[in-house]
Amino acid sequence: MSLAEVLRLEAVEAAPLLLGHTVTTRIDGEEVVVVLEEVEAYGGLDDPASHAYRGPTPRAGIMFGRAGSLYVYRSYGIHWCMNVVTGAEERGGAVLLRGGRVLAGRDVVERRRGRSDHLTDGPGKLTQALGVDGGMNGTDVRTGPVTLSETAVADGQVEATPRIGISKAVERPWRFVLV
DNA sequence: ACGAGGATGCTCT
DNA sequence: GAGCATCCTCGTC
Repeated sequence: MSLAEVLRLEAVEAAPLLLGHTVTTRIDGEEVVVVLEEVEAYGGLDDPASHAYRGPTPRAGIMFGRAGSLYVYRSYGIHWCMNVVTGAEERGGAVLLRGGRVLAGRDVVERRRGRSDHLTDGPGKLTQALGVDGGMNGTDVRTGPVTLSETAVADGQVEATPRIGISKAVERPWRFVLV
């Protein structure tokens, strides 16, 4: 399935299909490529755990925007987390990119992370590794500076588990990992 | 491997 | 003013 087709789906359907796709950034000539291995789906007005639950607020309004938009927000005052908006605009929803494996630019990632282990195994770590911050909020994953591969470059078994770090709708198995 | 605790700033009530 | 879609360090097993 093409990226455009995946982005048209609701977050819960799109999330597992984004696994195996790559995320690429090229910042100041430094390219980093990561294969997605962990994502989570967040819905709209029907998902109490979602930032979009209360409708298009100033922060989460972008979740009701065009599919393919990047939604970057600050987490716990310190970290950045990145999502890809999917589905119909009026529904609201996005896929949180939580983790993956570094395919290219490992030296850049180690420098940005300040360490050589646990480089991209968490949403805050992933954005730091890729050099993503709030300035990229609202950009489109088809034009950059953050781009997704057209198709998956890795495959494997998809497992669904409850989402991490939330306190509402904890029972929904909307976290997807590639094993 | 796992758990506790602190850092930190923004969003929405 | 409460509550976070987190990460790191340091302790214990």
